[in-house]
Amino acid sequence: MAGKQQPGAETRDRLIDAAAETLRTEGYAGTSARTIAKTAGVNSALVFYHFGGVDPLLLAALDRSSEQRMTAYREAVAKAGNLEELAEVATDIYRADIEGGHITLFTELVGASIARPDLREEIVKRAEPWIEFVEQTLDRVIGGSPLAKLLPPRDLAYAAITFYLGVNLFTHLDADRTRTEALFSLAGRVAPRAKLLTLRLPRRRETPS
Amino acid sequence: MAGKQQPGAETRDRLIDAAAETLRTEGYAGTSARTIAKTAGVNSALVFYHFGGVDPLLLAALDRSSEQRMTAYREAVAKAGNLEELAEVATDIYRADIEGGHITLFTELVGASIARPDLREEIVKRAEPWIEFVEQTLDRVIGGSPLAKLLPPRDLAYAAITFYLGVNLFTHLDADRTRTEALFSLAGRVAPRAKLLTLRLPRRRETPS
Amino acid sequence: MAGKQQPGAETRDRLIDAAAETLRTEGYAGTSARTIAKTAGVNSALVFYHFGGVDPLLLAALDRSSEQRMTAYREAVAKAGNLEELAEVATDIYRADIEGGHITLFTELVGASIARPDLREEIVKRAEPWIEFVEQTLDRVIGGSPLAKLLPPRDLAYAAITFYLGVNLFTHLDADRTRTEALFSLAGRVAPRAKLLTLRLPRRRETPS
Amino acid sequence: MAGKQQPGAETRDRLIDAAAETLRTEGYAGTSARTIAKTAGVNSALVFYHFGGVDPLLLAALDRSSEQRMTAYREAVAKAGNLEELAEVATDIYRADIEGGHITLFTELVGASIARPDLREEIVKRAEPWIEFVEQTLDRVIGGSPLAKLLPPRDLAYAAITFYLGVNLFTHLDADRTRTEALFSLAGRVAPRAKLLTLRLPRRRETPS
DNA sequence: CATGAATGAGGCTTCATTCAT
DNA sequence: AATGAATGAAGCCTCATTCAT
Repeated sequence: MAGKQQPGAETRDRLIDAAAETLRTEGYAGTSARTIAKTAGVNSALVFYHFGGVDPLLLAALDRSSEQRMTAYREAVAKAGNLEELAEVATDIYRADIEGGHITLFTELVGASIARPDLREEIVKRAEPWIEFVEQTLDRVIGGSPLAKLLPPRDLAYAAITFYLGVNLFTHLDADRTRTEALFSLAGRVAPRAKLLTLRLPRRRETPS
Repeated sequence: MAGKQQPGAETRDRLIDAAAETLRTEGYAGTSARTIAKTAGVNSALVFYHFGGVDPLLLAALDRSSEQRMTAYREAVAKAGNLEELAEVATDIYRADIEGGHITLFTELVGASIARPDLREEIVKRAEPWIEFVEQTLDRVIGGSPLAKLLPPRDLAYAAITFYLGVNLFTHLDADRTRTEALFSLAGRVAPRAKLLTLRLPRRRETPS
Repeated sequence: MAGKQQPGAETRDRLIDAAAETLRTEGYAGTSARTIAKTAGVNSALVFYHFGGVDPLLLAALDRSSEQRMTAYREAVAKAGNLEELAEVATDIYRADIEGGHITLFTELVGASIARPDLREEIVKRAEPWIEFVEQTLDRVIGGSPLAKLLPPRDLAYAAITFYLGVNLFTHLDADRTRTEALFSLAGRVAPRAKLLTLRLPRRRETPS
Repeated sequence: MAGKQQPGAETRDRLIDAAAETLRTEGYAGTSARTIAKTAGVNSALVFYHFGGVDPLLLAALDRSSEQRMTAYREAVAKAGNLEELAEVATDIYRADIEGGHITLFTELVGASIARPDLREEIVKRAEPWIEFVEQTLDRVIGGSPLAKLLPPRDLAYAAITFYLGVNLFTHLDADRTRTEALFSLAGRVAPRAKLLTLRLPRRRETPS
């Protein structure tokens, strides 16, 4: 059954894996055709032969990572029936993505896309499905509720993505993960209370002394 | 008193300005001693003479930017007496920092610090005062209130910084700023309602059908 | 009769055409197995399979072009009965060869042959028939006349070839062809007067003041 | 008096000399920053540091060669008082330029300029002074004479340049220079008779049988 | 304090060429 | 006959860095 896949596929595979690893550990500035190829154990010209350049290869690595995670996360998220549960699942996802370095792929490419219009365009394209995914999930969980009027799923999706990107950078400043965990814990405490936000606001006292 | 500053100060100045500009527009990967020096209109050897290397110069640029903003923001924030006002001021700050590219200095360096322990250490050191600043401000505004028990100022500071970093990357994915503005608007709607989070939570129905 | 030609013939054809085109538009330095194959729409390994290398393929392209033109020019030239008419036909030929890029094939290969003895040898071999052709034509037109004593057909053939090669390079310096046309016009005015060269030269005055 | 010239000047010198030599012996296709630098015995990065690229260096080499020759030829040509003497001087010049490889610099660059608009522009610019030079010389020697009406100096200048370019390529096809010498000899025989071309042409018989 | 020269390494990319299929 | 994969060399160019002036 397994058999031999078409030739070159393994090389492409190794390059994609090596690209992801290099981007994760060396950052965009430290990621070159040579460093990737060395990690993959292949000739660096193959980066151009198979992918046309370093950036396309990095995008391919991002794509592979995204596909795998999207599949897994769709499943994981399907079990969450309310915002509290969703926050828990999301926290697990964040943690896994940080640990696995998946977010780094994304943030490094976003950071690099400043000066590369081509790259930027591709990154933007690849961010869309994630925004959709988060929005749809939120819509399923809180759609129609009073909370959704205050916190529209689409806007919340923006917030989740923003936070997702930010938390990855934040972990770089947080060697022992203590602070990141504090963040997650905070979110876990707030989520079950979110619906309180929809209550009527008591009249506001003018400029409290 | 002022008189002529010490010799070389103007060159240092120009290099620092050029470094900030280059980092903002070209990203870390596109920032070299040469590109900075070209922008500054000076010889690239001066990057090493005055700063000892590219990274130290970039840190100097970050420092200058940080000092200026810290001063300005301390003042701006002092006027905010409650969370709602603070959210407004913060939104203005975020907007200004995005527009002025100040955050980009930070996020690019954080992104680059992955593979550079020396750089990372310096960045971590420079993030501390900002966390302190945000925490103290929050403590002044909500300290002692019930809200502060649910949302401790230090944790909220982490969240603010995380969001601060994330929103910059997010703007790269948001060419027309529509989504970023939606985010800010969401924050503006939620902030005045934050205290509702402290109310007693109605008993939760078991597994909603 | 016609039927299917031997297999691979079409590929060879396309490669030869593509080689000619590439050499014409990109010059020798810009002509590689890859660029040719891309133009031909075939795999670049076929350059080696069918021709053994780039240079042999280029020679094949030169050969095809030469054959076609030699045939056409033999016919065209047959109609010229005197030097004047021959000059006219030759002008048409030069013009056509410049326009069609045929000369460029030749000059680029001659220029490249400096450093490639193998190529040079082949080019020299391929120049011979043209020199013969020009010489024979001139011999037919002016052979036996007094003019042929002053201007031996073989020497004139050298001059024609020299001019032929030079005019192609000259057109590169002459974007609007104005100067090239001036050259042709000059030739047209001189040719009918060539026989005057055979008249007795009046005694020369010593060192004109 | 001689003293030390400014630093770097010697390196530039060596690079220019090496570029000329490499272009002469290896042709444009075989001329790279590396091959030039190796010949010069310097680091190949200096090609870019000093000249910005290979083509600019080659143009610098052409410029140096042109200057030297222009100076020498102005002097040599000044002694020629009539067309016959001029033809002799020109022949010497052609011979010297072929021997010294000076023309090759030019023809190789012209040949390469097909696919390089920037290079082409520069080459065209550098051809102008030579055309001017030849035209002025011819104007001095035959200007005002009847011959100049038939053979305008400017058109003759075009012809001379064309021939100049062509004869260089022709020598590549003429290993032992026999043919090239035959060409020069032909020119030497015709030049003194050129004025005969201005005589009245005997009436032409209609279609000679 | 500032410059320009210099180097060797390494960036991306294309090259000719071979080989298995 | 034709393809795609693969390699190592070499192409151009920029890098950080040092040094003499």
